[in-house]
Amino acid sequence: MADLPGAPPLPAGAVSSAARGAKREHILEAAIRVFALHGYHGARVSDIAAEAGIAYGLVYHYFKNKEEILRTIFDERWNAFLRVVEQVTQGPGTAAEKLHALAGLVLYAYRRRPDWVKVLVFEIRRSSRFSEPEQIRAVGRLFRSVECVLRNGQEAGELRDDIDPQVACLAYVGALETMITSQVLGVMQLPEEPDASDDRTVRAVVELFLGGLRAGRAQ
Amino acid sequence: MADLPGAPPLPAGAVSSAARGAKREHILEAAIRVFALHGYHGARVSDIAAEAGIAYGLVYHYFKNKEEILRTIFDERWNAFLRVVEQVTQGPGTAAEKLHALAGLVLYAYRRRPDWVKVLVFEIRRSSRFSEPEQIRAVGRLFRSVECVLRNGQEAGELRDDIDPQVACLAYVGALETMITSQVLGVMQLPEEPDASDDRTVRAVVELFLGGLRAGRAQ
Amino acid sequence: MADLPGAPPLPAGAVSSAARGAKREHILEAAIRVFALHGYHGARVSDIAAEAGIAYGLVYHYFKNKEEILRTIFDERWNAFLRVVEQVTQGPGTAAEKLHALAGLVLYAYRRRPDWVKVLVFEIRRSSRFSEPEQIRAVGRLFRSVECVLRNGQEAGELRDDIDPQVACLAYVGALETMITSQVLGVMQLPEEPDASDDRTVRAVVELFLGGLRAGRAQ
Amino acid sequence: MADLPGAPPLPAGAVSSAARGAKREHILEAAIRVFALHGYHGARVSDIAAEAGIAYGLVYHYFKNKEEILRTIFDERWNAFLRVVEQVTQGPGTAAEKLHALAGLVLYAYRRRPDWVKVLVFEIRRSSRFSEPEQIRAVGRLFRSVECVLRNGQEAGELRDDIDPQVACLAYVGALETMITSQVLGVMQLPEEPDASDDRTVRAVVELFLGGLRAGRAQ
DNA sequence: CATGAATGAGCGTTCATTCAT
DNA sequence: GATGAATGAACGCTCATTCAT
Repeated sequence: MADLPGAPPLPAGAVSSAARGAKREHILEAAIRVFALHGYHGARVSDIAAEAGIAYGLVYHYFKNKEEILRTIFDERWNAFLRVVEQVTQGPGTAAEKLHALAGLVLYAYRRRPDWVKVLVFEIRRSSRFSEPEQIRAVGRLFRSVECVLRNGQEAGELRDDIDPQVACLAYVGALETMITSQVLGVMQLPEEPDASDDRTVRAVVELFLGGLRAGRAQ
Repeated sequence: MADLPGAPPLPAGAVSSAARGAKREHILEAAIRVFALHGYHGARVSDIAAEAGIAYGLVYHYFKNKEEILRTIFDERWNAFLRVVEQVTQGPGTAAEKLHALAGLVLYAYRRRPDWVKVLVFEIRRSSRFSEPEQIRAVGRLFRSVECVLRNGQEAGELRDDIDPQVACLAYVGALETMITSQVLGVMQLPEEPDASDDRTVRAVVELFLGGLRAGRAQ
Repeated sequence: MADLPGAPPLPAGAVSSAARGAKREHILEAAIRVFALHGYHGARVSDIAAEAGIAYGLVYHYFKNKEEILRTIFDERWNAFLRVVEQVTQGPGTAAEKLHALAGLVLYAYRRRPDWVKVLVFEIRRSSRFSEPEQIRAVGRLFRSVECVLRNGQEAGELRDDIDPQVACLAYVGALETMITSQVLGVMQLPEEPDASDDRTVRAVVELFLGGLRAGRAQ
Repeated sequence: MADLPGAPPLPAGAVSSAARGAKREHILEAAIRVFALHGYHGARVSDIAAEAGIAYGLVYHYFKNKEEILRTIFDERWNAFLRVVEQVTQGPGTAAEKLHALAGLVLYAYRRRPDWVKVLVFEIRRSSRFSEPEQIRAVGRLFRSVECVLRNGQEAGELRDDIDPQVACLAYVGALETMITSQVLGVMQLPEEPDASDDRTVRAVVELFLGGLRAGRAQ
């Protein structure tokens, strides 16, 4: 996710020994592709190794076991994603602008890196291992970020304050996640958007959440 | 799901030979509990049998294999759920009332049968077999139902018609699903509601979607 | 094999209680068909019951277990066959006539009751349980019968006496068995014979064994 | 079967990577012993592994499954046997000499490698998979070889031409197979022969088939 | 670093057999 | 007698993980 817009460079030291780090990264990317294709349980360590073009024993030089691969993907990718999110939510701008940016971030990420998103959303958030407190907390950080945007918007008088920001942030994140999910599964086809900056879906979601569905208003 | 509000009775013949049907149902309920606890992959057939209090060989008298158990749960429970949903969406009432009823249905179902909901939301949608067209279509039916409510509301002039009903229905369903998910995972604690008829969360979600978040409106 | 030519009636008492005996026989015949089709190991008790049109639990009222079914088939059918064989070998006639009759018996039996022959030749003689002394002895009786024919022919000056009758009887029985086997497997197609009394194959085999292959003789 | 008389060396490359090939061969030989002892169905994969002195999981590194082990034994051993057979049948010599050599080959093979012969004759020809066309054809090759010897003998005027060579070849092969079978099962005890080159049984069989049993001839 | 042979716990599934009705 | 639900031992196979080279 380093190449997502606005992603800060990884902190020095996260990658020690250029070569080792490169190979490790190579395995992770192979694992993401395989997890996205077959799911965590359906992916064999040998599949990952084959996808990475290495002997499967070598995987164990870089990762303790299969689960650590998944956890590493989550840690690195999710945290990178969170950093971008927090850059947006803690930056300048109105709540509306931030909600817009968030929606763009999420939908754009899926367009750019569908495998990453599939793994983060399907394999990790829905995996049984996800119940681990550390991962719960990591996801909580996303909700907290969005909640914070909403709460600040309320305090600034920009957003109405009679709606529980917790409920609203869950709704917003859930809405975005389902946009992605429906694309992944092909349940519903949203219009293809060649360019995220001109993303009608993003604008529709934001306007939906800001303006509401009720008719008879200044739109 | 026969006991969810408004669930129509199962058609006669759905259960052949009362005793056999009862035992089959017994195994399904045990499977739901085990799947909810350990996940589909983490559940052993012997766990299901133990939970049902029978020899595990007997499971194979009632189901071809482990996967058929999951598929049966999906078929029966999801379709029962859909029937209730469609009763609501195709019945009388304004779009607002129907959205309210839908939210109540979803959140109430989780409160009443958390295991069922966990399995339907987590285990089936996650399972690799979920990609099968039949199951995709079954989920699509839910979206179609909600979309229909929105479209009718727009045509009746009740809802604004400048928001794509497809996007809105994805958002609505996703919002509700995430309410549940966050409860399941404990990511965020919504207030405990002792009684679904007085469900502040339901009202918050509906008002969020109808009225929007933007301030400075007649609320 | 009661209906093979010359088969003596079963001794009274072999079938007790007409009804019970009939059902038992019915199961045996079903078992023969199933064993012939799928082999002993590939045949399930439930297959046999289904073929017989009864509940599979009932099989155990008539037979101790699956193996006893096979053993019973062997005992009854093989002994019936042996009785016919011994009728021939111990009856009047030259050795040549008896060899001819034996060949006809074997090849005709396969034409009439291929399933019986398949089971006797493939499933029993080749089953690992066949090593049991009792069954070895039963098969030995066949060899002994043929050996006796040959030995008597030698003593009568009808057959040359410089060939070990043991070797010759093995060769003769083996030749006949392979005729059958090649038919069953379709390895080699012998000409279809509509009528056993005019069986060129039988005559060829007999002439082969009596006259030998060497050329330059009065034929 | 490489060590049977006249067996040609395996083509280079048949064994890739000396070590891997050796271990594979080691498993095959263990499997032959176990199959010969318990039969294919009675042999557990773990028995084979134990006999080979390896972990049973390793069996699956070398063979797809249990059946592939049997098929491999058949493919390799039977084809090696056929090569020797065809060397004899297509080489120089009279038909009588070739029939003699064939009998020696078969009976000697059993003396040398009883387990191989047991598996080839009992486990493979008996197995349900044996019906597969490929295996039928492989067995057909043996018959064809013998048939060819007989036909050539007839054309050369060495053998009488009024006996169908197909019938005669079935009889000859069947006779030899039954010699073996009776030895395996102990139905009949042929005299122990310390040395195949002086094999009275071989000479008896050949003289039986060439000279016939009828008395009163120049012998 | 790199390889892939080796290990063995674990699980799904089959099916002969028993037994309550 | 007749049924088929119930039992559970047995076994094939997978695959994460280790380790010698």
